[in-house]
Amino acid sequence: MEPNVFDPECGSRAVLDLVADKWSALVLYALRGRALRHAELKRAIGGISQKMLTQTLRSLEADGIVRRVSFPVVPPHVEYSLTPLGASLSPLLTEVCRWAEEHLGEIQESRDRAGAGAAAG
Amino acid sequence: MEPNVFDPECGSRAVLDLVADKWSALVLYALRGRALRHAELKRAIGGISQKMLTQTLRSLEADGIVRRVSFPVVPPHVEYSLTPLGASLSPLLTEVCRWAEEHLGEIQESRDRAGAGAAAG
DNA sequence: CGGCATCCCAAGCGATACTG
DNA sequence: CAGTATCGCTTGGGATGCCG
Repeated sequence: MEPNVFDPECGSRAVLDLVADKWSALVLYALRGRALRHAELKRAIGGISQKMLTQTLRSLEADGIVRRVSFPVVPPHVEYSLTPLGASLSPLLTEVCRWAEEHLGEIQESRDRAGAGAAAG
Repeated sequence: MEPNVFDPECGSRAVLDLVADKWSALVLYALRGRALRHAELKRAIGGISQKMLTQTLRSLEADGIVRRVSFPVVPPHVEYSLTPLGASLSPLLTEVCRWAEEHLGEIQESRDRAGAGAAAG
């Protein structure tokens, strides 16, 4: 019995939901190849709130995709980095982010056409 | 000025949100290489409601990723397929779905450890 | 069969205040 | 700096009913 994302009962669906998260892809994109601190991540990812960043990081951490390292100093110093598992996923999501950047123009044209059609109709 | 998904003002962020949608990846995965009817899609994607399927398809259609072809017959016959743009995105999301299926085991182990740790602590 | 409109509960998420 | 807890608005999304 193979895992199957089309089966809502299959755990892989939950994995997909994780990836489909609004912020996960950006966090993994940002962590590509380097560790970042909480505040650095927040600055890197425009528009994310502190709450959502923490929440996303916790979720990714629980899934073994992100590793959290806390240095016992004052002021607190916490670093986040990709685990090997996360490193295997990151390139895929990076590709998706890149695709979004590359095909932005075509999509905006489509949206304009759709909007114009709706307005005209 | 390059499109940049880290910029919340940049349109590519909206594109990413589209991709990050809970159902989009599954729809694009299901439409790989063939056209499907509304009911076929609904059957293929376990757990999706009629409302969400329509909503997802409309969104993908507006963005030029999915093409909708309606045959004027009774009973109605509507087919959905990938546009060239959609075909360029589909492999990326298929990879993500595959990754979810392949690494399900590792992630469940991580979750169990995290759960056990939380329960023990 | 395909799909839109409505209702309504639940989850998402930002803002804020507080802790170490 | 990093993180938790709470509140309240906003959105998501299922269920249902009606129409071509």
